[in-house]
Amino acid sequence: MMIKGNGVNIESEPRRYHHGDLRSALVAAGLELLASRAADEMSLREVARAVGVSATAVYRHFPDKQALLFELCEHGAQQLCESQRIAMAGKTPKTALEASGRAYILFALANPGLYRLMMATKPSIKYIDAHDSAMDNAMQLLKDCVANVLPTNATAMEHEVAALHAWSLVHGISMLMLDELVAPDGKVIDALLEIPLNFV
Amino acid sequence: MMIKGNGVNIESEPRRYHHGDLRSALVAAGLELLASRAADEMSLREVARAVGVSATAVYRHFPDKQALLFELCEHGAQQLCESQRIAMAGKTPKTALEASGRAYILFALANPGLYRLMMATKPSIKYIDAHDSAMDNAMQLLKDCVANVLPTNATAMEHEVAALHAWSLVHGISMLMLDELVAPDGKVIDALLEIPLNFV
DNA sequence: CATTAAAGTTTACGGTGATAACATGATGAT
DNA sequence: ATCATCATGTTATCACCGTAAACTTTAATG
Repeated sequence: MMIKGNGVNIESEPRRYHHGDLRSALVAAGLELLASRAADEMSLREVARAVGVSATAVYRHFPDKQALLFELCEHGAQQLCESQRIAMAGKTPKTALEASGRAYILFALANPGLYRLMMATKPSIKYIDAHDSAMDNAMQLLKDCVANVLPTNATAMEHEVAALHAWSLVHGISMLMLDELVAPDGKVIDALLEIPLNFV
Repeated sequence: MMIKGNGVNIESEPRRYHHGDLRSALVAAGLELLASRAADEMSLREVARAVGVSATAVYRHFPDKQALLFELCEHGAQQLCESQRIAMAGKTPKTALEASGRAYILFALANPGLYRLMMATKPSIKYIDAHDSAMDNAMQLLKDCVANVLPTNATAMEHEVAALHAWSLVHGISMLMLDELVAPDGKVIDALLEIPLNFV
């Protein structure tokens, strides 16, 4: 690649007709906007503006708004998955469950718009080709995590209920705190995270 | 009131300039629409159309859309409260807690749009004059319910955590089922409702 | 009755998601 | 090298939304 003119290589050409990688730029801008807005308060035009492109350019890469949002969901699911995996690394089954629960809640609190989009939005967004999506990975991770603390002779129903208990608890408290119905408080979160373990 | 003309008293005058009780008609129409749409998919114009009135007539009774939605929230909170109270009537503390939890979840599943509006919507809607609102009643009901099954020497922190556990559980499972991340299943709900009791 | 205020109406504005028709320029065959 | 093609941009437009302003109708009051 040539260094132009004054040697500064900041890629400051005022505008190029073709963006280069608009698709991922839109996704990045979308994720950024989701940090401050809810998904339904974020307009496509706003995303396009953030990237410096016309409003309808988005439609060259996504059939509609939901398609872009779905893409953001997948990114979120991957992030969530990774956070949990990191938190669990090298822990015993019990402490791993607690750690992944904490990571789950902290992810939700740190990414309000994204988490709400992933979890608390009409299913139209979620179940377009939802198999092989990263969402399923996150759920499988939870189930495995829970399975590891159950006795080996536990029934399938017991597995199901235990997993659902854990998920309901972390999802419930996350949503209550995101919606400001409950004040975020680390101590309370810790106390809640111990409950599934006591019960098992 | 006079019976007119043919004796049919159906109030079928084609149109009157003044509606008579537009405010409550709007609330009723809003509640009805919430049965099939989410709150942000329900437009003010749609509500006005349902009542047969011009779009801007709404603004004679509510300063903006959120104000109408807030009114709907209050109706929902009252209904929820009443459902729980009925379910608890004449039960022992333990069975009362379980019954009110079941009533809570069933209310959520039966009123998706309304429940989501009440609980899973940005706080702007909820905390306008939220004291003396019916929402607080519902929460207090839960806390009392939980307090009744705790040992008398339980600390304030234990009360808080136990109440939050119960709320997180029923809210979490309600939302997961509303968002179709978990299939509604009475057996599973029953199993989950026993957990707070086992723990206590 | 005449006046006034409450409760409706029409009109209008800026913002939105989406479609259609047009413009540009990167790519590959000649 | 030139040129056609076509993906990737653009502008123009539509219907709908929330909301504000100005006008109209009707009920209520002195």
